[in-house]
Amino acid sequence: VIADAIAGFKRLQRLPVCALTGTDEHGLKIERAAREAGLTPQELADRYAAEFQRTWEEMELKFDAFIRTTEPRHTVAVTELARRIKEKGHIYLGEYSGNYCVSCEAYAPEGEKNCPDCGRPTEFMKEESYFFKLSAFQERLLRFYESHPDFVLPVSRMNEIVSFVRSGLRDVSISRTSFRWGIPLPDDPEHIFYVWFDALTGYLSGVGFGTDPAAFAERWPADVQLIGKDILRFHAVYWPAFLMAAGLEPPRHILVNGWWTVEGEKMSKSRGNFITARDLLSKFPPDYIKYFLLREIPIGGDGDFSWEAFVNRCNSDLANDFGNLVNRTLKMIENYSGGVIPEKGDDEGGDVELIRFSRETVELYKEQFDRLQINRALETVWELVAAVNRYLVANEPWALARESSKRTRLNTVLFNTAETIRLITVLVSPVLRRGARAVLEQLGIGGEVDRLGPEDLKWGVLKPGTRLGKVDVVYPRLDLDVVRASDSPSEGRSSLGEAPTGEEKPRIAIDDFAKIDMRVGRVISAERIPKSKKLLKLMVDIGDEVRQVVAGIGEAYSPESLTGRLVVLVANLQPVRLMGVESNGMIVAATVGDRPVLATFQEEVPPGARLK
RNA sequence: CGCGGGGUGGAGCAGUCCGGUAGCUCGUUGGGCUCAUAACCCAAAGGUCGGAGGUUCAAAUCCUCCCCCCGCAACCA
Repeated sequence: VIADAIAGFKRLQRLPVCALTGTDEHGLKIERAAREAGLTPQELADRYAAEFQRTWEEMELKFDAFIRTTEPRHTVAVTELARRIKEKGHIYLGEYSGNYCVSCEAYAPEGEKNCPDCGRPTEFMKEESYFFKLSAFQERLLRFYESHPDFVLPVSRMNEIVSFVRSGLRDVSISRTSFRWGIPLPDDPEHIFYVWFDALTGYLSGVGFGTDPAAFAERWPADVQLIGKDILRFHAVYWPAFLMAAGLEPPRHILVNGWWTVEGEKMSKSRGNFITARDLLSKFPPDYIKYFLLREIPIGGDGDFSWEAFVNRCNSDLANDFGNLVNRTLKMIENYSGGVIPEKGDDEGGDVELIRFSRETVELYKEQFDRLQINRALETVWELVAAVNRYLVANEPWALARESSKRTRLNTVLFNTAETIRLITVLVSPVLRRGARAVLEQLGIGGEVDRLGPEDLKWGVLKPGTRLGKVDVVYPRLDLDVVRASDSPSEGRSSLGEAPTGEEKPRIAIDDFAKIDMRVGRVISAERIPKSKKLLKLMVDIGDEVRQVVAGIGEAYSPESLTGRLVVLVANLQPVRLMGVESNGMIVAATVGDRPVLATFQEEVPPGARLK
């Protein structure tokens, strides 16, 4: 949405624009998801790509280029980029080692003893891998940052990156042999390019690198690449280093955006509170959604989506201020001027003031948009909207209409109002495509938003005598109660959170189950482990002995509520130290949302009894 | 002492670097207008600026200590 708004703003000024987006379709996750869905990876990727494209279309986002990493031209680009880097001697064959989860076939992040996906213990593994000599680029990167202090925006993110690079860089692995779904290295096809190397190159392949040198020369380097804060390091460190190594220019800016929360909470599957673009599109026209997203938070920060805030913002700004202004004005032109834009007379003080303010608004808007302060730019436009509403009240055209001697004055006021509305509409057209189209049509000047240009950003373009189109409400008000009633971000899911639709585990033999020693235990004592958020140290009586176990249930249960309680304990797990405390077993609990709920018995059971 | 962000009228925020009438949007209340989408315009009410101490003629702003909230990280055997 941000990229589209920026692109639209540049197009409005008739500047050359190439807005590129795409999908990253290689890697283990797709390979696995496809297998589970009974599809080939390509089929699955096709589905995703179609889904994304449809969403953009419905959102009325206009991209000039779209790259899928499974396209042949992308393979060409990746291969070529790697060739150039290798030619300069920045790639070497080494050994990658780390904690590997066999069942997921993936390495856990450094320091993780357990797989972040399935929670199973990982094994230390080594494999051959090609490495990129990132360590050799530390100084060059730091010099680059110094000479381009606004490379990463906002600056706080730039600082974060500088201090990260200062603390030292290690070479990064760029190939894997543990999966096949990807682009093989040309010189050693056993190796597949690791997803980051592959995906980042999409910025190049999408504009013709290796396939269309003329287009590439024209379009690279990118002026701005938009990312979320979770992938900052790849874009601000690895990416410019890859490019430098290949003798290419880094992008001019990396614009880092924050995350959205919903009603103050993180969006997550387990909370069942995530809202997709499609959820919103099924309820609201794209203008409302885009306006809220762009107006509500400054780029770079985190934002919170709440239905109340959404409805308030849209009603207040789109329906009440702007939409209603358009409607009241055009209705007056219909009633007092026969539905035709009138010829204006001489301007008075208030008129001159309005025109001056309009021009200032255009300048300020451009300035703020250029600084990527889109929320500010919109705010600026709405100050003009308010000024026009005030202008109407000050001049009371409805009163002028009652006296035939005030005819000329009335025409002047109506013209000035209509013209300022036209200007406002042009200003918001990069964001509010649908509304802009509607307003321009109602003004009788055609709704071709894509044809707008810099000449439309001047005051005084509207031609007297223009016949209005059909006047209708542009932005209907939303009703919070209705929205709430149909609000179902978690529609189809239990209010307790998503049921474990998750991965089916493979069938096992009874013997496998018999390996697990589960017993009834009674909690004798429970206390919090210092400095930990959810760990409790429990002493559990399991009949013949008292076990010390550590359980991650401290957020859902207080220590006091646990003493005396019957629990189910897995007694033959390997001991482990958690936050320095030894644990000799595991308390069995269901996971509901992200809360544990302890398993227990309705009838009295003696501690030590075995479960099977 | 893990890293970071934050606590300002009912809600969400700005102001804090560079001390000096506490501002914005929404909401509330009263009024105006009647062209308009219960919309628009005007006005008012409403704040111990998390707490305590200190510096200063003067502190939301500077210093010290404390409390609380939210992310991330470490842990959910």
